[in-house]
Amino acid sequence: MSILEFITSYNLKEVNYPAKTIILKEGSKARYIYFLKKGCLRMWVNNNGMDITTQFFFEGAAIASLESLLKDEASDYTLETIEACTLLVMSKQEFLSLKNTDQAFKSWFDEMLLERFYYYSKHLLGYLRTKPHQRYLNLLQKHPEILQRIPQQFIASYLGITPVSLSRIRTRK
Amino acid sequence: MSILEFITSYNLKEVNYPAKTIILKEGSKARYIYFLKKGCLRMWVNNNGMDITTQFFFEGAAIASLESLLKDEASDYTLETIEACTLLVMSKQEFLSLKNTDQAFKSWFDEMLLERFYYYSKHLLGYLRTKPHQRYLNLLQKHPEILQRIPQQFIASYLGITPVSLSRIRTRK
DNA sequence: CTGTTTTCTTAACAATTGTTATTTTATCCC
DNA sequence: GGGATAAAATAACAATTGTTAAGAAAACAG
Repeated sequence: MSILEFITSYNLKEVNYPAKTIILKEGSKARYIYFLKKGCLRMWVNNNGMDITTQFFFEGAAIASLESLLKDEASDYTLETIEACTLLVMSKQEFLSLKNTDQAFKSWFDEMLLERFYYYSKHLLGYLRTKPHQRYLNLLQKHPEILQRIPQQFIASYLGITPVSLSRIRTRK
Repeated sequence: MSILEFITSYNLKEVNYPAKTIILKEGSKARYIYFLKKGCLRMWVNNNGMDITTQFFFEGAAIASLESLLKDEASDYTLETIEACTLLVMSKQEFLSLKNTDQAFKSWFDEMLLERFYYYSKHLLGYLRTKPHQRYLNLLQKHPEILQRIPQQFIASYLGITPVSLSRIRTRK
């Protein structure tokens, strides 16, 4: 069962945001966890005025700054829509309460955390193992949908390079 | 309470390994989780014959290829002692059983997984945010003990560069 | 549809890292 | 301690990426 079907039973409020809407700003604390029905978002950090995208989210994803939500710390990350999005919203209180009382929800969350852990671990490995050019080719092979759907500047920082360098790599391919 | 005190109550077997002992080999499945009493280890992956160190473990750490332990998959990583080590050994069965039945152990594990998640997330951010030279300076500032205790070749791959480049960076500092 | 703004491409040059090989230094083992 | 082995430093050159700037293409708004 997908998280979207699963989460239906919790009767969450649905919201719509246009493209380029910031739903969580770096430096503030997470008050919600979101479930993405339609659209896509990115998570990014500021780095000397330039932003660096660390993750993309597509339909079916659970979206939150987990550190901020779980540790009640200011988020290192900003969450921003790329396309217009339809989201289901769950408050932090409800989230924490469900995590403590609802066994099914707790299991879902543990699994989700583990999956994110794998994701980060693999993503990190990609940086250590391969050079930018190869990382681009790997992304092209494994997630061509990302390259189709996401503006190049975001992909560049996600790959750890500048937009100029990505453009060069693409022609060199 | 540290994990080492906590784990005492489980009466685990203690083992000693000399330096450069492989306790889990890439491609095989994890059968144990270890708790490090003394010494240090590294986790690494093979990359075209060169190894890349992804993590260091010091006294008090829980050591396992979590993906392999939890998903019963072949490990992507090798675990190898750097110094001579004293370890407490817990079998996979015991680990899984405790995780299901022992609330204190389950809580400890959830917390540990979360900490590792943060660790990976921060480590990845370091790659995206900074260049090799700066990563070296950051490591020097935040974890000077690593630079004192760990051979340079391992630190180089941990920083995502070659030993030659690290040597250059160090003199340039 | 058209003008504006943003994104992407291209180019030239600088800076950094990778590669290979050699030398120096440190470590290990008998 | 001394010879063997491994690790680190150094040097020269190649390859890649970063930086800056300018122009082309695409997206957006009225």
